[in-house]
Amino acid sequence: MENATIARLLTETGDLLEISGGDGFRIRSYRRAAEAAEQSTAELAALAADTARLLEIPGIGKGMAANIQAAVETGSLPLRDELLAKYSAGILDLLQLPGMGPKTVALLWDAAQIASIDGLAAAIDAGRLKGLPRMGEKQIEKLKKGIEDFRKSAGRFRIDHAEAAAGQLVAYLMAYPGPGTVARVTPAGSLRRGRETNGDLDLLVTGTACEPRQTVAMVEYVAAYSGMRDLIAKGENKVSFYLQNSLQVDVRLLPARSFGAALQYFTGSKAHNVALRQRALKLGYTLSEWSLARLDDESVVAAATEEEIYGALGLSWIPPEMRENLGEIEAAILEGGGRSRLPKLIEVGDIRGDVHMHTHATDGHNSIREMADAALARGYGYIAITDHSKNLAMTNGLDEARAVEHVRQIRAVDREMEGRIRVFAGIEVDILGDGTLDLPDEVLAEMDVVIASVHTLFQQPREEMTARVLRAVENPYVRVLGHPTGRLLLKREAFALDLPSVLKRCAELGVAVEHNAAPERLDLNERDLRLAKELGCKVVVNTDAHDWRHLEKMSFGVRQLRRAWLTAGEVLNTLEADAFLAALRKRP
DNA sequence: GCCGTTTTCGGCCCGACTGTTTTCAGTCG
Repeated sequence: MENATIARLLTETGDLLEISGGDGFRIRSYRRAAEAAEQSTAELAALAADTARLLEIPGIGKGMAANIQAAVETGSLPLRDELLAKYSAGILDLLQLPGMGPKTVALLWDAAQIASIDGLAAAIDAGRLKGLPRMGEKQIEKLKKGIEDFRKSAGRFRIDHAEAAAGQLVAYLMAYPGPGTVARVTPAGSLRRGRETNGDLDLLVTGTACEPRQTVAMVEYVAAYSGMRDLIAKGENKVSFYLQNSLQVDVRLLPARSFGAALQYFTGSKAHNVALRQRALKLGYTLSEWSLARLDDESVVAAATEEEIYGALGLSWIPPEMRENLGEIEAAILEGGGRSRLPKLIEVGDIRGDVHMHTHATDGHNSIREMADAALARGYGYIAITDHSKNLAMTNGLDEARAVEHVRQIRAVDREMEGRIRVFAGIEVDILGDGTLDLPDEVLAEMDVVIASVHTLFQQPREEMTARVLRAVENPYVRVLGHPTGRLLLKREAFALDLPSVLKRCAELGVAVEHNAAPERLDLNERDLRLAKELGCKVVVNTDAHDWRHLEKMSFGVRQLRRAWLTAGEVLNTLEADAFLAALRKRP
């Protein structure tokens, strides 16, 4: 059992406890234990037998150790099962609706036995919510909208969740003991294209175990995967199933000679494939998931690799992130000298620094030094420490005095690192409701990197929000606009904002716009990134790490930049430290 | 339910907003 699964069980128990009106501090200890499980570098399932080792983890006491042991042994927690039996499994979904907390869920249950999204929708339609305490017209409208959004996002999974599931499956498939061998397992579909969310997972497998009429044993092996919840279908060369979290997976077994054609076909997108097949027809070929073949005599022209297929169609190989039929096929046409107009997309290896991260001074988990060491280990030349400002009380945000003291500490760590990595002093300053900033200019003047972000009052009308953000970026010390639209994937829509006007102004002022690489944000989204590129905005890509382990999430952000066709030259933090600072400060 | 003790009980992060009130409960970050 994964640490993440244990964490989910603990969190759900905490939520259920809260709905049932349990003690607040007891609830918090479930959440703390969940966080500890999530953050732990040790595999808890392997540790479970050793109670003493579990007790060493802060936040894990006798009760939580027993819970973890029960989770590993039975797949659930007794208290969770007991509470779920009292309500229903769907009750946890209700908490996902905005404005819906445990008290309201409890109210809906007590007053109307509502225990699922569907039940709530039915109750609203039947007018059964009218007259309940705190259920005015506005509240009911808000719930309706929430249900609509929930249903829209149902069945989608964030890229980091899909990738984690794919990683486990790839490891399992690569460990196939025979008969025959597995040479390669490749995720295809929207995950390979780097889309921010995925509806399902396509895994392509090849090797001698996947040759025609050899697949029986391999199919059985796939069908025995322990992370499976329900088997959907089991054929000669395809197994489909649902994982525990309801993510649908298709595993396809393919002979090596047609692997490239299959990879191309199952990577999509549909629109890209349609356009590619049209091009094939025009050139006298037909393209299928099995091969690129001549129309006249059906002889195979290319099939084993994608490069051969694109090449035979007079195209250079197209990076999967670009395959959306947004002009990439035209740009890939090979001209004289075997070159095409495809841009050379940015890669993770181009990133030289990460300039948005938090430490335990506010809501991060690590010290300045620990973040610097982790960034150094990634090969970065610099980072900026950008903790929250005081308006975010819950994060213990920095006031004037603490911010200045924090700068002093950051400078001290910078000296300690002796040039192996530069540690810039920064702040993620809150943009207040009226567009003023949460700290005075004298304090901001101490910083190398000032990121301004909206964290409150998401409901402001569009004009007000636009004026607010425009006012903030006018501040001469602000050099980066942080997560510009405030969205949380599958959870919260972007706030209302005239983004084109904001981006235009940022370009004029030389204020960089952030692409926040945290996979729950990926903000700006790919379409807005294309707009930022068109408008000539400076772009920085940051992880917003709250833990040194989050620094690796840079890859999720870089994939969105690639989907927007950005090159290394268009992203500021591909520059070395001094050049980065100079470019950040430069005004047009 | 965890933790740290002045060792077995008391403390554990909080400020602002919203929609519903008619003085505040619930949610959010």
